[in-house]
Order: sequence, then C-alpha cells, then structure tokens
Amino acid sequence: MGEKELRRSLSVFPIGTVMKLTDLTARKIRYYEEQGLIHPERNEGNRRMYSLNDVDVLLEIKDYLTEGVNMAGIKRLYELKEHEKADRLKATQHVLTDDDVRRILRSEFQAVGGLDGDNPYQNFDGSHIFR
Amino acid sequence: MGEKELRRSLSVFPIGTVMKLTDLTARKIRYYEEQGLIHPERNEGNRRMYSLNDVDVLLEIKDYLTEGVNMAGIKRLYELKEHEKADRLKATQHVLTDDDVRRILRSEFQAVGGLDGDNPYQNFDGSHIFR
DNA sequence: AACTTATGTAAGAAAATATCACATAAAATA
DNA sequence: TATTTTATGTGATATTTTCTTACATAAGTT
Repeated sequence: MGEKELRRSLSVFPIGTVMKLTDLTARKIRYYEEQGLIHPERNEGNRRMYSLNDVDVLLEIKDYLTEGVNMAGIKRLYELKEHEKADRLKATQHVLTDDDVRRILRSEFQAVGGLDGDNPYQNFDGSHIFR
Repeated sequence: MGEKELRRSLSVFPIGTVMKLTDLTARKIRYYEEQGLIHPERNEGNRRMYSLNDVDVLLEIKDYLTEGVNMAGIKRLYELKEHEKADRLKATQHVLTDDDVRRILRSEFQAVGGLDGDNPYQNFDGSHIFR
C-alpha cells in the first residue's frame, strides 16, 4: 500500500465530522456499518474513527440510494472486488440512468430486486470530498 | 483560494486526532494556539476543530522547537508573510544547523534570544502528514 | 535570586458518542 | 390485501472527550 492509500485509510474522523462531511445522520452511518459497507476502527475509548475512504464510501452509498438502489444492491456492488467494475462504469459513463443500473445489476450478478425505476436523480460525477 | 487549499483548511479534526497525528499533548496544542500560531475553529459545542493546515503548522512548530528555536523565534518566523522566506529556506536548504537558524534570525529580524546551540536534531525535509 | 517560559496535572462542567430499545413509513412479499 | 422487512427516527442512560481554570514546576533568562 502506497503512502497515499495509507493516508486515505487513516482513521482520523469522529462520527460528528463524518456527519457534516456526508450530511448523513449518525444513525444512518452506524447502520451502513452494521450492513458491512464500512468498517471504522475504534479508539481506546470505543469511539468510532473514520478514514477518508470510509467517507468516500458513505458518499457513494448516498449516491446509490439516491439512484434508487437498495441496500441489497449496494452490498452486491461492493462485493465486486475493490469495487472495480462499478468504478470503471462510473469513470467511463459518469451518468447512469435507473435503467442502466437495473440492467447492470441483472446482467452482471443476476436479479437483485428493489429497483423501482421511479427515482429521477442522477449524480455519478464522482466528485467527492478530499479527492 | 483553490479547491485544494480549501480542503486543507477545512476544520475537521478534534483535538484527540491532532494529538495522535502530531504526538503533541492537548496542553501544548492549546498553548501554541494561545501563542497565536494556529487558529482552530470551534464547532457548535465549543470544541476546537483543526484543519490539515493546522496540523502542518503544529508539526513545523515541533521541528522548530527541536531545532532549539523558542516560541518568540517561532512567532517571528510565522510573522514572515505566509511563511514565505522560511518555506523557501526549507525548500532549498532542507537542513538547517542551529547556527544557520541563529544567523537567519539575527540578520533578518534582529536577535530573538533562546538559541543555545546544543540541540543536535535536524528534520527539515518537509515530510509532513497528508502531503 | 527573581522572573519568565513551556508544559504537567487536577477538578468540575458540558458536549459527543455508545448501546439498546421501541417506533414507523415505505417497500417487498406472501 | 395482510404481513414482514427495510431503512431510519427517537429516547434513555452510560462513558468518553474536551473545555476552562487554576496551581505547580523545571529550565532558561535577566
């Protein structure tokens, strides 16, 4: 792991900072952890400490949810080793319609359910914090 | 101010994180603030929140102290607009002997006192956190 | 010797975070 | 449609972190 990756995985933010950085509630942040999407470390006092990588994942989760992808779908996306396929998609297409998401999920790892196609939001420009 | 500078001045770290990042005690960190060397913001709950820039300044302060420069000297150094002269010195010379520091301080802004010339440490490579 | 500097430490208050439990609208499923 | 699950809100209580203020002190300075 290079120096840069190391810095990005340094656990330095308490949940309050992450709340502001992501505009998520503490409840949501802890829930996404419970769902295995992030793995913040704990300090000596048992407080969760988050890394820049965690923050990025949380922002991505927000994007996915806005797209209409449910937790099950998001988990499947993150199961793709290192997120590589999804990342490449985001990097090349930059904007995914609900239909795209649906097609990808179905074709790449079978049906996942939970896609209703009624969410108009699209925000796959990859512009996250501390890039 | 560019995007990068903005990120570096985002107040996101609580004092506990800064303590670990810099290996300074809370007492020292607050004291350097009291001396006007850093200016952490406060959150709604009155807790100090530090930026990457603050962390860098603290690491520089550590370096200066290790070099034998006292608070008065460090303040003078930071009085140099944007730290430009000191930065250029660090960038070009990379290693300053106590004697160098003494000469610089004396010639550039008169005597500052507090330099004993007995400190063997030198660490001006500029390799700080989150670069 | 007396004063100043830079830092340690202690006490009490306030803020942030933890866990656990219960509530619930919307979505999924039977 | 009735039932269950999902994703999140809210409240209570405990613990940790940080704040301010005050006093202490070794080392350096005058």
